[in-house]
Order: sequence, then C-alpha cells, then structure tokens
Amino acid sequence: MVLKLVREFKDAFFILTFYTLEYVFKKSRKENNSAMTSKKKLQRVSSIDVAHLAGVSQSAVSRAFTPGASISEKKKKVILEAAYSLNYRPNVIARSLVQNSTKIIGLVMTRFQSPFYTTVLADFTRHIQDRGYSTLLLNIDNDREVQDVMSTALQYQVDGLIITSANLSSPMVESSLHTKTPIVLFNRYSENNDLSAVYCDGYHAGRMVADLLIPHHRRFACIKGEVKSSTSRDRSEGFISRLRDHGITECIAEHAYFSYDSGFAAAKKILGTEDRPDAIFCISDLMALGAIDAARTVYGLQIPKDLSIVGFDNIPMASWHDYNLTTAAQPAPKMAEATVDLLLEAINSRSQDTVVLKMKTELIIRGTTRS
Amino acid sequence: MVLKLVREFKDAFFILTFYTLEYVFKKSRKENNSAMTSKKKLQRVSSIDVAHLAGVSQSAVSRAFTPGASISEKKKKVILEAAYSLNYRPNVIARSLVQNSTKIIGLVMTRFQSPFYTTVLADFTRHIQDRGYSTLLLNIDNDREVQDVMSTALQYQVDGLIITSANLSSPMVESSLHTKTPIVLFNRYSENNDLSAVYCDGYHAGRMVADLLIPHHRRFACIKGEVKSSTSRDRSEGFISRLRDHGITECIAEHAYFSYDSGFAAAKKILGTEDRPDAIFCISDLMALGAIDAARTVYGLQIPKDLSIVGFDNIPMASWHDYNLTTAAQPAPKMAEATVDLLLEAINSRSQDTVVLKMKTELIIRGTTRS
DNA sequence: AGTTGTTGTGCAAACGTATTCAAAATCTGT
DNA sequence: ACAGATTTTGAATACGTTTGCACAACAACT
Repeated sequence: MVLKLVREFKDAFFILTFYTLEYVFKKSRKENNSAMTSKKKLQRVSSIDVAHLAGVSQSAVSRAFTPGASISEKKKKVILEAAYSLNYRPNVIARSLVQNSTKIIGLVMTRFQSPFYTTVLADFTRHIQDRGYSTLLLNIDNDREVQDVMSTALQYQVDGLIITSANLSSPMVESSLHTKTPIVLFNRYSENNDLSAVYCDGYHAGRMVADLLIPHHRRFACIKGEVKSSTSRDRSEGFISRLRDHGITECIAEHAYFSYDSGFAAAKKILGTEDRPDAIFCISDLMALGAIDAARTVYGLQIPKDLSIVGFDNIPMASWHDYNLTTAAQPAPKMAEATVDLLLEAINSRSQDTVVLKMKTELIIRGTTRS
Repeated sequence: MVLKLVREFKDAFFILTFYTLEYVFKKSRKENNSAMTSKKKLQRVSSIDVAHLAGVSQSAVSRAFTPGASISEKKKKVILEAAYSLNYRPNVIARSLVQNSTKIIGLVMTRFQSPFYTTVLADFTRHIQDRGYSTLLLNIDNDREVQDVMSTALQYQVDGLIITSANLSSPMVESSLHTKTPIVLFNRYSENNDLSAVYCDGYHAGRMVADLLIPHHRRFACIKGEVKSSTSRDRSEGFISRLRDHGITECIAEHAYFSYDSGFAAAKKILGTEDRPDAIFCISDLMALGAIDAARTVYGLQIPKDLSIVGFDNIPMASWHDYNLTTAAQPAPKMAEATVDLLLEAINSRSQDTVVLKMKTELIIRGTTRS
C-alpha cells in the first residue's frame, strides 16, 4: 500500500490516504466479453445478469425476489444462489418506478434541539422501518422552507408525509399541504380540520395544570413559546381560562423560545417584579428547567417552598434528581405510533378522508409543586 | 360536509372523519378522453402530458428542467408555464434510474437519545440538504442490525453512506461495509484504516483530562461506556495511561451505558468505596451529570470542593447553571460538515481512496473542577 | 448563393424492474 | 394413458426520465 499525505483540511490532525488497488483489479477482471462498455457503467449487477448466470429469464429472478410470486422452489433456489454469488440486490428505485410506490415516507422536522422531538424522531423512524418503509428526513429551520422541502419530498415520490413543524398560520404553507399524497400533521392541526393530524389537547392540559396550582398558590405566571406557535397558544389559553374561572384575572406572561436559556431569562424577568408570583406554568420542560435554575441561582428561592413550577412534555431531564419537575406528559410514543399507523392506512386504503386524533395528556406530579 | 364517528383508536379522545368530496369531483372531471384508464393511474402528471400541452416533444420538457441544457428561452418559457398549470414536477425516481445516481445519502444512526448525536443529526441533514442531496435516515438499536440496514440503504441505491454507530468489533459488521458505494464513518474508525472516517482523538483527550486533574487530586476514578465501544476505550485508556505516567497506578473504573441513570448508579457505587476518590472522569457528559447528582443527592458532597468531575462531549446541558460541567468538547459541527464534505468528494471524484480525519478535542473548563 | 458553424429540436434507446398474457410444463383423477 | 385442471415460465410492455445522435433551422462569413 502506498501511503500519501494529500490535502489540508481545517482542524485536521492527520490525513492519511491509502490507494486501494482492489478496485482496479476488480474492474479489469470484470466482463471480458463486453470490453468497451466499462466507460461509465459502475459495475452494477442487474436482474438480467443473474438471469443469465442462472439460465432463466429476467422475469424469473424478479419473481424469486417477490414474496408471493408464482415460482417453483427449485428454480428459486438456483436463482437465489446465483444472486448471492453476484452479490445482487434488487434495485428498489427501478421497482418504485414501475410499482408507482417508493415505500419512502417523508418526515419534515424542526427544532431538532428539543429533547421531546428527539425521542419522537427515534420513535418515528423505528416504526416506519418496522412497517417496511424508509424515512426521508427533511430538516427545516423556519416555516418559510416548508414549501421547498415539500417540493423535494414530492419529487422523490414519497408515499406519504409526516409534518411536525409548520405553524400553519400562513395560508401559503397550509395551501402547499394540499396534495394527493397523504399527509399527517404531528403535534399540529389545521384550523378547519381539513388535514389529518395527531396532537395533544393542550387547552385541556393547561386547565389541568391550573387546577393543580390554584388551591395552594396566590399569584400566577406563565412562560409561553413563540407567539405564532399554536401549541403554545392552546396550552397557555387553557391555563389562563381556568384561572379566570376561579376569578383570577391576573397572570404575568412572558414569551420565550422553547429553550433553556430563554426560559431562564423569562423567569428572571418574571421573578424580578415587585409582587413575585409563587407559581409558574412553563409551556415546555426545557424552559421550566431554565426557570428553576433562574429562581435558585439568581433569587435564591427554594422550590417548591417559595415557588412552584410546572413544565410540559416530560422530557428525560425532567425526572433528573436535581430537578424532579412536575409536568404535563404527552403520550409521545403512542402519538408517534398512531401517526405512522394513520399515514400508512391512508396510503394503503387510498382514501382521502381526514382523520384527527386528539390525545389526552397526563399530569405527572413530582417535586416542584407543593400540595 | 358529513361528519362521522368512525373507528376506535387507542387513547384517542375524539375521532373526526370528514369526507372530502373534492377528490371525487376532481377525478370525474379529469381526462374525458381517456375514460377507462383511471383504474390504477393515480393521476400522476408526466413530462409527456406537459409536452402535449405545450406542443413540444418530451425531450424538450426534460431539457427545460435541466439547468445547463440546450433549449431556447422562448420554448422554455412556454414549457414552464404548461408545467405550472398542470402542477408538474419532474419524477426524481425516474431520473435516478437513468442517471444512476439518486442524490440520496444514507445516514445510519444509533443512540438517538444522546444529546450529542441529536445536534450532530441536525448538522448532517442541514449540510446534506444545502448541497442538494437528501437524507435517508436509518435507525438501528444494536449492531446486529447494521447489515440489514446497510442492505436496504444499498437497495435504495444511495449515493453514499454515513455511519455513526457500528462498533466495528465484529468482523461481520466490518465486512458488510466494504461496498463500492462510498462510506464515511463518523466518530468511529476501522482498526486497519481501510475505511474513510472522521473522528476525535479520544486517547489524547483522555490524557489532557488527566493533566488537568492530576495536580490537585489524589485519588481517581473513571466511568466508562460499554466495553465494546471504541470511543470509550480510547478516552479511558488515554486517561489511565497519563495517570500511570505520573506514577498513579490505581484508578477505580466502572462501566455504564452513556445515560444519566447509569452514570448516577456508577457514581453511587464508586463513591461508596472506603477510600473515596476526589476526581471522576466520565466518558460522556450525560453520565457526568448523573454522577454530579449522585454525589450531591446520595452523599451530600460539594462540587468541586469535595469532588471534581469531568465529562465529555459538551452537550447543551453541560453549560446549564446548576451543573456548569468541565468537559472535553468535540468540534461536532466541524466534524459533521467535514464528514459530508468528505463523502461528497468521494462520490463525485469516484475515487476509492481512504481518507481519515482525526480531529483534536478542546478542554472546556467550567465549575466542576478545582484549580 | 454556397459553405461553414452554431444552436435548437425530436427520435429512439437506455435505465432495472414488475407484470400481463399466452404458451408450456406439471400435476390430478379416472 | 389421457383429458382437464393447475402451476410455472418467458416474451413483451410499461414506468418516467435522460441523452446520444442526426438533422433542421438559422446566422455568419467568404
């Protein structure tokens, strides 16, 4: 083997390049009869090659790889052996073309940083794979990108789409979702219910949190997410509406960005007011954890003695010893599974019906609320 | 609209089904001349349809959508208008078939829970998209699945593969990685350097951590990852080797599973020994955070007064106020970008050379170590 | 006007598979 | 052994593109 230092790469320590000669050997050894064809052919082996080797027709090898197909055991065995010796694998792309189905489902995601979406993503891919499909993952940073990303997904002829981002505020975005390929929204819903969706009843959850806090506290605050976020709006409106039911009209509100740091900052601001609240409802756990640290670090408060805090999502960190956060848990695993089930059913039944699943959320009471 | 309660779904609160009549209308309105063809045709519009409408050949519309192609501006405009009116998009699958390139790169991942891999995943998809490719995400839980997953990726004719998991211990796994489609390992490397890889010098990092701790501590411990993990091995061996350089032969070691809980448990065990260590090096931040909480909660220790702790990865939580963890930071964003650059270069240059990038890690000194 | 060069265009052949159809082979029961 | 029922088989076609090739159109020079 020849070892060679080749090119500089930012921040690299060593760069080693080995010339692997194996490739050259293979190439020259291959296909003596078709001498001149090796120009651009990447030595891909097709079903025809297998057919030739096995002495059967191309249709036969196709059938050998199609589970239900009509083919004799004997011939199938011969074909599979030939295929193995050539290291042949069916070309799914070609299959997709003729079957008009790629067995790919597109997954549009944002907010990769959020631990909640992390576990959801893991669940999605897992279920999608288990059902014999593959995942085309599309990352978007802001809602403007939804159209672009949808377009590429559709060009790849995905069989279905899961969308976890899109604040469907802008009609542009919403209209781009009206395609013949099935779509399921996750943790979102369209205002007029004309898109399938799986989400949690944030409004109801907000009311449950209020019911938990009202008996033992006197002054309330709420850390919301971005203004456009529908999940944030539902949760906070539920919370505030329930306070109002009990005659509590005042609730300090701050907007943050679903992150630890912004939760920290928001709590710092809220707790700096003269008549300090003794209960804060945070629209997400990450913000709640930031709020806890702000209360402790900046103001030296004891939780839950001086201040109760409730989060939302039940991310893994919420159960860490030092935080032990009371939170509203979405049944994320079930939601994820239901989403892909819904989508697959839409794909297979070819029905255009709209199905909306509204799940219930569960209050997990830990150590950041007094009772 | 007809509203109908349709079927039961586990944990669902409401199930709403709207029959969208639009679809039926569309279908019957469509294509009066080809009356009987609507059996299985999913009303996909092809380049031929566009060609007919625009009064040109099919090749022309293909060229209209190919950036560098030879076509007159006038005709191109007509075609694009026709395409728009039919809502036509080129079928990338068909294109892939003839061009022998899918513009898809496969991404094999494990350990979705780890915050480190979360940010890495976000970076990967972002860079892949920015360079005009798409991501096929493949989730594996254990190394046994590598072969399966590789197989499906290859069947989808991915142009390249990034692999972040695979402890390349078993020769089975390693052998399955020898394909003609380019592969880059991330955060892993093959023992004999015959696969391209981008990773961090964990051995060197371990030594740096030792150098940091040795001056002010007398008794050392180390929380490792799984036995098979090469990253864990490199980091801990570097650490221990440097201790030995200074004549320190004793170092309590525990194995954990890269999680908060297992870190907690390991620390609890380590700190329960009679001659308690005053410095612990944890092979990952998540375990370090668990260790911190164990020290505080179970033993009432002050950090860093009674005990210093160092982590690895610099995940977002490491900088949270309550932890403020000293840690060895991998340049994850740069590693991710370098990985996709490397892969794309391998794809485009068609070279089979092996390139290995070994990055350096940076010590981030925060509040969990005394100095 | 005739030659050359440039550009734009359509035809037809791939790409690798699934699948229909008719023919061939095999199996059944008498 | 034979007719009929059943299963296997291969040829041919389709899927929606890209692209090599040949030719047409048209401009620019002698």
